[in-house]
Amino acid sequence: MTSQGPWTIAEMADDFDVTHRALRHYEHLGLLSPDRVGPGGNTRRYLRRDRTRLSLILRGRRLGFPLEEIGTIIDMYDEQPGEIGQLQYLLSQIGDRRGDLERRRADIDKSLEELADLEQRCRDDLATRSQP
Amino acid sequence: MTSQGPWTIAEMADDFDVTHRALRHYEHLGLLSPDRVGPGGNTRRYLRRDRTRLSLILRGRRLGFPLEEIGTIIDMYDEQPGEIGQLQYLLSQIGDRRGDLERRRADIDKSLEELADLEQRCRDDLATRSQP
DNA sequence: CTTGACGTTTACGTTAACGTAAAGCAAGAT
DNA sequence: ATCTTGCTTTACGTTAACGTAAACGTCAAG
Repeated sequence: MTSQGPWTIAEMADDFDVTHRALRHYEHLGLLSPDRVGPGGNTRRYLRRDRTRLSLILRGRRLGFPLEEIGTIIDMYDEQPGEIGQLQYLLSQIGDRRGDLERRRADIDKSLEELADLEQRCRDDLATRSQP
Repeated sequence: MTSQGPWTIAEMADDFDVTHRALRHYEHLGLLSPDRVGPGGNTRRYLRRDRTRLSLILRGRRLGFPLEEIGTIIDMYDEQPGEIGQLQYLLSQIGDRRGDLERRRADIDKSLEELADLEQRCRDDLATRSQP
């Protein structure tokens, strides 16, 4: 194992390439909740679960999801089993999310196709231009 | 054919489910450029190419790209062949874009996998709960 | 003991992508 | 002739996701 933690805010910022400000912001929105240590208990200490969550946050951000939505999504993952109703609700949420992601992937695939077309035209154009 | 246009701003807004404001905003950013008609030439008239561009804009937006970046992307599509240097630059841009899109798709696929896992756990949980 | 390095909170500033009036022109309907 | 509908511009307001500055605590090192 590389390191089992805990980690300071600086180490987190370094490892994940985000700013301190961003980490505090995510915490402010309830996406992270590192515990506190030191005198006055005002120094953040990040544990493994915080790192797991941060990975999910950043991936969600890369995909363009709003942070609030990211919050509800990753909360699905470490939710207590709860009642049956809750489980079924969770399943429906999962369905929604999958729908969204699949639509996005379709968009991406279409974009990639079009890029391939464009690239082909460029290469053809270059060829015609080299041997006229 | 359904309709060959031209279209008014209201029809555009209707067909693509965006607001007038958004259409004007995209135009302000140079993403659209409908021509003008009427007395004073102040009434927008949208043609087919505007619709093509708008589709691309909206898809880019769904994927979370900033509008400005969307502009440079869709400008790649109807660029004049230009010099060889331009063509090579365009090809490199295409490479960049493809890289970005492929990273995104990887993120999406990972998310979908995790959702599948979560769903499986939910279903198992439901089963255990029904026949204890 | 004071200087840095690192942490904290509070709070105003910034950018993107529009929303939302406000105020006005033009043309068909009543 | 006015009313409604649809279009226009101008301009201030809003939300998200932080940036950035101010002002302060704390601990190890010089």
